[in-house]
Amino acid sequence: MGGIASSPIDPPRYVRTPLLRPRSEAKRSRIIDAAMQHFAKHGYHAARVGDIADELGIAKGSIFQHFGSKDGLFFEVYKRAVRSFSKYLDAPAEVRAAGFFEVLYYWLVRTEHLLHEDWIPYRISLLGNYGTDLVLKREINRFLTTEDPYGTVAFVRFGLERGELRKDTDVEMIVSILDWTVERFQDALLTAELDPALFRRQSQMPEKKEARIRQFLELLKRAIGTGSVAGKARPEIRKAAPPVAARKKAL
Amino acid sequence: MGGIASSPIDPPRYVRTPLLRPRSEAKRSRIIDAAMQHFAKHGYHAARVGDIADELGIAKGSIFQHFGSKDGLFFEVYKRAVRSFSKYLDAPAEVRAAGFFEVLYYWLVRTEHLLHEDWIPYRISLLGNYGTDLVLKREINRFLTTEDPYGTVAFVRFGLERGELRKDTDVEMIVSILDWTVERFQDALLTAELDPALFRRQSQMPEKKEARIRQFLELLKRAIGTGSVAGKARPEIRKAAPPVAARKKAL
DNA sequence: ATGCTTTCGTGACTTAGAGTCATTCATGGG
DNA sequence: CCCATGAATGACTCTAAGTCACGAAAGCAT
Repeated sequence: MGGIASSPIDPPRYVRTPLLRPRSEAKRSRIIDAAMQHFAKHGYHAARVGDIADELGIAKGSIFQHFGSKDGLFFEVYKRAVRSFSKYLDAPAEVRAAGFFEVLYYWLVRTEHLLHEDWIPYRISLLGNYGTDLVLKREINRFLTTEDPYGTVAFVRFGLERGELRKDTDVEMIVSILDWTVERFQDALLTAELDPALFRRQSQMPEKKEARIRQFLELLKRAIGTGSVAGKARPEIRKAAPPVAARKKAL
Repeated sequence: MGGIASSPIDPPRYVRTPLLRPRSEAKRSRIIDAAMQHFAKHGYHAARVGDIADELGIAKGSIFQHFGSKDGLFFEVYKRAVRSFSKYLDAPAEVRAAGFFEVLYYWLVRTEHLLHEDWIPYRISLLGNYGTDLVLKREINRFLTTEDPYGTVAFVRFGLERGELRKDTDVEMIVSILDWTVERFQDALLTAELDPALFRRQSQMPEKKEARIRQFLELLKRAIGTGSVAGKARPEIRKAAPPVAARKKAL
């Protein structure tokens, strides 16, 4: 019985201090920004709190005053990073109109562009997901489930309402599967650290990637989709990649 | 362009020293054992190299001599832990005979028992997957793909040969999907840290878990399976859980 | 055995960096 | 103008990883 779960439910760590701070929010914010750069650039361990303070021209103690610990600081950084991402349903209206799987396709094709435009928050989320500590990880998961920053739940409901997702599978199950696979698929698409041999040898071949994305979607469709195509009839998932149009970044 | 991937392919870190050591392997081994206990009990960061040395009655320097760094030590611990797990096809012959999805079912139902019998290596793998550092994580992934310690590739081939898995999807894709989802499903089943709301409120209800496992398998079956039931005809995935028979642990 | 070489073990030492705290400073409300 | 409260400071502590010069032991010849 000992071991795994230290206690059934333990109190939330890293609570964002008493929640009320009039104008020094500004400073907090500056610290978070600087810290995000450092964490992204050097990773969690190699990033030094002292350096962050130096860069801002403030005392190290000040950072600890605001965030309590390095972990606490990172947690705030993580939240900001993740909140800066688009939600599924932020896809353009015409894409949404084309249905659930088109929206998914839309985002998968764009992950790479979005990343290269702005790799810092992505890197932070990677660190939060894999590169810090299990204790922090628990906190992060709590955050992810309560806040649902990618809007997965709403997205799944959208798919259900359109009759594109099967109603005989629990919503939570669909959400989890979607979260897990999309997250890892994107990670594999993007990073050397996590590439599980799926894209290892062919990272230079965009059309191969395209094919992978298509295949991945077909698979997901079988897993959680109904057979039916919703809304305006479409033969199948789409034959060719659309020209990368209007890629404005949300938020 | 800067950032994410520090370099295309960098030299393997944590190489296991020149590969030849006559009899001090014994000591190495003792250290790894002790370290496994400590890492499992306290987590990566809270485990102290000094403590491990103390427990063994040796000098701390000695550990560094053998493993170079704390990371290096952990990597060895991780490898040992993961290698101690059963491979998919280690399931009993009669289960194998019943087919791919029966094997999967077999292991999912048992994860909990296996864990409680012997939670230490499981905890280590959790730490390796989520709780250390991205640099180490990369090394770990290299290991996982080259060594395939769960025998996923062989298992998928097994499913393909039996005609239970679709041949129109790349093998790597199937392997990846399987690895990702099963890993996370198990994690969710077992740990508070990673539970993505799937089992959160109902961890005390075994029959609910059962239902989840069943649902998860149906979903996977649709995703990567052919419709056909291989071998001896079976109506569907199975109506009731078999009594937990012969649960001998492999390796 | 006796040297000679190579590996192993040691523990005192260095170093880095997180976290603390008594004191000083700012600021806004009366 | 003055005091109370919160913010900022930087010198300090402390912990734990990592180093290294030296001594001990273990091969391995002759």
